[in-house]
Amino acid sequence: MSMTKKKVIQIGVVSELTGLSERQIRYYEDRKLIFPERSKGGVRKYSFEDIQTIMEIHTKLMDGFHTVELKRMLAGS
Amino acid sequence: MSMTKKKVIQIGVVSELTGLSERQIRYYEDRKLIFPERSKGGVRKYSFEDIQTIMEIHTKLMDGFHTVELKRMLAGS
DNA sequence: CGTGTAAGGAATTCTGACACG
DNA sequence: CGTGTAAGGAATTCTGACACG
Repeated sequence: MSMTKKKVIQIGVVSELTGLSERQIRYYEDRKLIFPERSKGGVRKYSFEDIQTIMEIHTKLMDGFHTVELKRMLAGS
Repeated sequence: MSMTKKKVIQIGVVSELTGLSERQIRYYEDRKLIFPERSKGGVRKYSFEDIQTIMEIHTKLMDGFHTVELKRMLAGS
């Protein structure tokens, strides 16, 4: 597996890199737009690809799309 | 900066990926062989390159080298 | 709908030290 | 020298809920 797909980054770092709040990041998961892994203790782990997706999601939301629509859009990638 | 150099991985994940103990990983830092970044709270963050280096260090140690010698060897990479 | 926040608990990490050999 | 471990504290993350609009 390429490094871009390795789920090794915790939410705090993702928040820093994307500039988004942890609340937003967790919400996108709730909406089935991203699928982080979990440590044994339940801590979320994201990949660099996830970070890319998260930023795309945010951009689309700013454009007026809803999460349900984004789910379809992301399905084709 | 390439993703391989982005310091975003915490010690627990590094431990899992390398199979080494956190104690060993912190010790290599103490010996000036690796240089993780820190979060505001003081939590260590490693890059994929750091993980590569850590595994090389461990291999060399198994070969009988000492950390002081490894410091010189790593300097030329 | 998408996001902010306060709340309490749990997982993770940190440092300095003692131990072994 | 390189690594294990127990100790206490601090940083980070988790969930479920209330709020707004």
